[in-house]
Amino acid sequence: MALAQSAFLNGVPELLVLRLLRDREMYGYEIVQAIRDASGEAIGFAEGVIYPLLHALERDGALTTRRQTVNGRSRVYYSVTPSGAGRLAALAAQWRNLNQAIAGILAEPRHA
Amino acid sequence: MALAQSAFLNGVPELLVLRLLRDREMYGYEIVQAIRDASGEAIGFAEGVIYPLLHALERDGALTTRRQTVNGRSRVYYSVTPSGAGRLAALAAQWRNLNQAIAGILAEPRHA
DNA sequence: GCATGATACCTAGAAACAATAGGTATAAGT
DNA sequence: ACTTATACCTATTGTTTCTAGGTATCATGC
Repeated sequence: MALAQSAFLNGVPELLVLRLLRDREMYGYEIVQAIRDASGEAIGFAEGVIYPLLHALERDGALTTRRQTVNGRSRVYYSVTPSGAGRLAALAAQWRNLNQAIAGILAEPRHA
Repeated sequence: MALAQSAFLNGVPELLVLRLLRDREMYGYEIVQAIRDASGEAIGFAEGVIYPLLHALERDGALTTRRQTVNGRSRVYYSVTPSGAGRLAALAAQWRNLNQAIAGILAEPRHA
């Protein structure tokens, strides 16, 4: 039933994760909060969404990892590979394209 | 595997159908083509996506139907109910909100 | 007269994705 | 001692979309 939260979000987690990681390497827990913060609380993906996604992107060669222990807690830092950068570019272009098409339909009073 | 086509589209069919029907009543087959045309071929939902959606929206009271035969072919015209109009308003607002958040993240060089 | 393509409706089954709801473990604060 | 925050993880469920069919009428070309 939870319709409200799930609407429109397909593929968005991947796009945002790649975009954030393009600026600097981050670890999973950090990414979860970064999305919340950067979106002004408008978007909030749970850890159960982000972690599997990071693993999939690593498996696909879009991300690489580096393990580091800080204050007794183990962190897994992710970086975007060249392949991942290409993927980001493609997804961002797709997003803009789709978005423009939708915006057009929402705005126009059809051949009024 | 067909990743490219399915990306980002969650909830979009419903949003577009409601938006198009707000301007004037249309029948299913017409809607399929209207989306294709209005989006400049950027978006193309198959009949298998649109028809079940129309049925669901009718079941939910967002649309009403009127049957008419034209040139020996039976058409089912859909109109937006007040409830459907409210739903459209809510979805459109959600879309704009989400879109703004994403655009912000895509654009900013994070606290550079 | 027959085949093809366009019009117009429909549904069942599969696939993709996100959401939920857990689980483990360390550190810090009360 | 207990709770909260940090930091990782996965299995199951649920929603939605996609694929791939199916039926029938009408118009066109051969």
